[in-house]
Amino acid sequence: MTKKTLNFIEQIIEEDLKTCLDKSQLRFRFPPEPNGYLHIGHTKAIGISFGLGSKYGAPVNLRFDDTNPTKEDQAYVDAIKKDINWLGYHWDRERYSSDYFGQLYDWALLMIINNKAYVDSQPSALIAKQKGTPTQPGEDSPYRSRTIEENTTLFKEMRAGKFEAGAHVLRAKIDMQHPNMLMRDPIMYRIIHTHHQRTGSDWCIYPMYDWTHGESDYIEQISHSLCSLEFKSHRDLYNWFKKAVYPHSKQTYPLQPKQREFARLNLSYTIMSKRKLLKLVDLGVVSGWDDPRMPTISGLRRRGYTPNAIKKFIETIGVAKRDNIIDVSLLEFCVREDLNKTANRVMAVLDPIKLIITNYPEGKTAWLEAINNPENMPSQTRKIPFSKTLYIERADFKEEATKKYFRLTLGKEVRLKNAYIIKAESFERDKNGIISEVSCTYDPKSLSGSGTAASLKKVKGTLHWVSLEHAKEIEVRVYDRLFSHPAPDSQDADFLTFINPNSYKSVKAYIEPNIPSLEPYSHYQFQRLGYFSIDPNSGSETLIFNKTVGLRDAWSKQPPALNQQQKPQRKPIDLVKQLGKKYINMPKDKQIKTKAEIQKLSSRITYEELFPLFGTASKKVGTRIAAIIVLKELLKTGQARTKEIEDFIQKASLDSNPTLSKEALI
RNA sequence: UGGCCCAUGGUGUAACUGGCAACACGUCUGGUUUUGGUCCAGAAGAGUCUAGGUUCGAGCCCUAGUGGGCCAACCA
Repeated sequence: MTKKTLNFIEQIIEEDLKTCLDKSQLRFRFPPEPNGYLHIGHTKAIGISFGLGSKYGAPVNLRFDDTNPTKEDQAYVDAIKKDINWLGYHWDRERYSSDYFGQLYDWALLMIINNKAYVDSQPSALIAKQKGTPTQPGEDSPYRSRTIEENTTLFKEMRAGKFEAGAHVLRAKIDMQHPNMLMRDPIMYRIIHTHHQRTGSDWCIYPMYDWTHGESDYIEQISHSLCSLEFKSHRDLYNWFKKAVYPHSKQTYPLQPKQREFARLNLSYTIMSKRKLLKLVDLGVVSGWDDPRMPTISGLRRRGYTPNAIKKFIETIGVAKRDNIIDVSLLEFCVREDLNKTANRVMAVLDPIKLIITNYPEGKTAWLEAINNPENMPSQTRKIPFSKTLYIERADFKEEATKKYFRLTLGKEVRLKNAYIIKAESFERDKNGIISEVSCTYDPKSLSGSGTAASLKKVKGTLHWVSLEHAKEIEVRVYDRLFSHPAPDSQDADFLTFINPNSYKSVKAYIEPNIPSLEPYSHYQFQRLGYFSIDPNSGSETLIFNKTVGLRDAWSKQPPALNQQQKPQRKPIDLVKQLGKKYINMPKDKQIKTKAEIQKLSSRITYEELFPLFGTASKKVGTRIAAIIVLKELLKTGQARTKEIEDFIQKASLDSNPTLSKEALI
């Protein structure tokens, strides 16, 4: 096993293991709210908790945080379970926050008795107003001083269904002046008269997230409760509730869970917010939650992504507390890496033109051998039919072209993959002037693998093809990124304005007739084109393929990666520092050039900018040399003050570094 | 009365209790190749947000600043 450094969460766990925790006490949890589909962002959280579970041999619970019946649905529960299973993770216990409604209620009663909670009967707008703002303290509710008896009675009546929604809430009694707004008497229960998918009509008061989540962790004896950064400020509350309940239940639940937070995943060119994703579905921008352009697990699955690729991706991006936007190219790299090893190669033509081999016998069909996957058991082969008339890719023929074009041009030779070397002789255009067919001749002795001298001949290009008569017609769905903006999620502007209008295209294509598997989700590499997988909605009549991702392509460049093209303009002063650093180690002749460069930059630098670079401030020799050079220039233009300069130069000339002192003296 | 979190190549993450800033993606060369793929070899690209301090030595510790993020649902 290679030595890998621990991320900050693993470090915390190791520390706990050393000081206060036995390995057998380790337990994690993944707590989705069943109000939508899982997306690639959740995969990070899943990967962290389940990854930790397998690393330490600790159980991981799947807990549905179902405390808001107005937004949740059993269908989401099912979809979430399906997705986690598909990813290949196994949870220990399947739990629901609603399993704990009874316990939570008892504890809440206890809180009231201990004068740590009270019933507030104000409308929500008033309560919100009294909360103050981040910069202004809140004020106490007039109901804050209700007696314990009154609170107990009221809360019991709330639970019994005596009140309309909104009439009362139960609040924790903490501190309305607290700098952390979450601590300003947070609401613990509200009244909701809605059928709950699991508890039915047993309850009409429902606990809020903060009250529920920590105590659910506590009941399940989760050792480390991992969530994303935006819950950081909830940690105070999490701990407050835990402390309030602990004295009453430490016999049953000895271990106090620990909440820690990590930065959530953001992907360039995609949105992650469930709300926005739902909007795409509702507006019909996409065909559904499992549209192959969606960043949902189900979308990715349908697109042809594999669990291994997604896991590898999650492993690669790491875990930290810094806001991040990960380039989609990394995700794409991970699928290619996986599929390259696992997907069978096959030939398909997406934009066909006819290729007629004039010297090939009419009506003859030859069955040629082709390797299924050169990366994995290359001995496995299949037969593909070859005949006089083929389809090749439109982009693979040009009447004439530059020498950087390796494909078919008039009079030039290329190889047909797994078949013969051909030479283009002529072509025809249709009435619109578009090339409709190409005629060529073939060298009968050049068959792939035949071992003849002609077959070993090197040609620059190799084309994929299908036999027109034998090929099967298929539908291929080609996808591009859904958004044209690198960070559509972070924009205040309506994210819908960044939708890429060309993110989906369906084409009629042709594929070799006997492909190894017709099962939905079968993965293929269409040679020279990319990876494709069979859509689950394929009928037996017409096969539908989804393009997962293209091959890495040095010929027709992809759009540049995030920010690569817009390298920010370096500030002249920083540039000078950098040049200075290089300057010391340069050969003399180069120094002259660099010095000139620095001198030139000095016109864009002010004395004030430069000032911090000398004196004792900068201990870096290169920086100081650069500073001297600029200084001398500024002296010429009268921008610098002489006294300080003399000071500095004198100091510099005394420096033990010869290059520096010399520069100062010149 | 504001509180808390974060800052290292284009991107993401490392750098053990301070000791030559590394790895992956991306980019660029070259080689192999019957996929302009894969594979192999190599290169460019950061002196660690800024300024001080401590130290023989700071990305790491301290102070101040700057920049970014989170927090004012009876959502989670």
